[in-house]
Amino acid sequence: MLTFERLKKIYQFGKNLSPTDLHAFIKHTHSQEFGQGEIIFPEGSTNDNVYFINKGLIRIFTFNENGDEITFRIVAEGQIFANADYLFYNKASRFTFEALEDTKVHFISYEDLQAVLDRNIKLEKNRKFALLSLLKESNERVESFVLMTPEERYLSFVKKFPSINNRVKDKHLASVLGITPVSLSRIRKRISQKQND
Amino acid sequence: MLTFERLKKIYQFGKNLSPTDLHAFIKHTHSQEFGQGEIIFPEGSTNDNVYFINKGLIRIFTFNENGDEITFRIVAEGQIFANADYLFYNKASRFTFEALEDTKVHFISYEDLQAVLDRNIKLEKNRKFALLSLLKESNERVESFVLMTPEERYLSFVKKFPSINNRVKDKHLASVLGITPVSLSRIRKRISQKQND
DNA sequence: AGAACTAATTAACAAAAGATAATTAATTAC
DNA sequence: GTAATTAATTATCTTTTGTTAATTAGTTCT
Repeated sequence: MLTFERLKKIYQFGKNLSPTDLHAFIKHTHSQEFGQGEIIFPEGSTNDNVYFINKGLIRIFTFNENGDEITFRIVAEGQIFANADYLFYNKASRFTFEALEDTKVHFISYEDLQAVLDRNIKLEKNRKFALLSLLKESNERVESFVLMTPEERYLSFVKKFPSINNRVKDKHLASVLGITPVSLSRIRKRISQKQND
Repeated sequence: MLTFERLKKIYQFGKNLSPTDLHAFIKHTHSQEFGQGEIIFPEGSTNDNVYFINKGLIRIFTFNENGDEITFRIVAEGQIFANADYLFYNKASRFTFEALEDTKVHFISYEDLQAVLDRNIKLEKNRKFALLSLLKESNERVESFVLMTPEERYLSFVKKFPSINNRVKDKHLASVLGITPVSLSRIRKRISQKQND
């Protein structure tokens, strides 16, 4: 139960919730641990869970037409992820979800989530915090593509997520930034040259 | 009142709502019309309304460090927009909101929206449709940046919004796609050359 | 209709990015 | 600890984009 402390803080879950309300939710959730490199669910999956990362790091990736891996998103502790292809469009996942570190998640099936929230108005009212958190993150990413150069986007990403360089391979980070690993390497070089002026 | 028919369809507002519930919402909304070129609210604004476009088209733009206009988003009939800087972060808007066509909107202040939804559980439950719709749109845009080349992104945008070429200036479309107008012009040329093969 | 203004295209060049391969660094496996 | 593997950097070359300016096309205003 204690594992939801971070969730409460970040998504304001529990802000207006009594321990009873919170428990109504938590009792429908499950926990699971994945070792580094383990697949949480693969491309083609119709997994319908909504996951919350308690500890660890995952990446969501697919392959482009050349067969190269493209990492679409990296999700760390305190964040939510789900099979968007299935939950948004009722389609099989185009992406594979992989644990990059030993990762502990909490999850609830969308069906159960909906049922619990239908029964508890306080929980339903808290739903917006989770959705807004996802919307903010997504919107900030769109901004980084429209308003910034790749170099600025890289710097901004590192600033927002300082431990990224130790935790995520450059090639994965590169595709999250919409560039190639070679280009990321050159950007890093350019930045370090600027600092030596 | 009829003006909400589109909203009902698109956001499933009213799917589970009685006319009474719907009316509870609608009576707190206001309508407004903007002529082509009119500013809905400017950079620096703390406008806190949530807008629904009934008819017309708007663009959300700012200026980069060189003083060039950057159009961040184009919003057409059936879609929602709001002052994200203010509603998400309680900051003054970095963007100006301008009507690109004669535009009719419905809006409700966030305060009123929250109050109405607090009082009506059916409306609160419908909130997710609006938020999910925004999240889907934003997520699809991130995908278009991570998974596609600018050329593919352009083609995909036109496919999703076929009237765009008649309704939006290329220079505005270009920055929505994260490229310069010159580059968009070249992309169009390349595409038309391919078609002549 | 013509003038004035704005948008889109084209040209020319510089800068950055993609692709591929070679090299170096780092990690993993035995 | 060394070999094998994988990741990151560097090099080379091609393609694309950005920048600026000139030209052409299209709009708007009177």
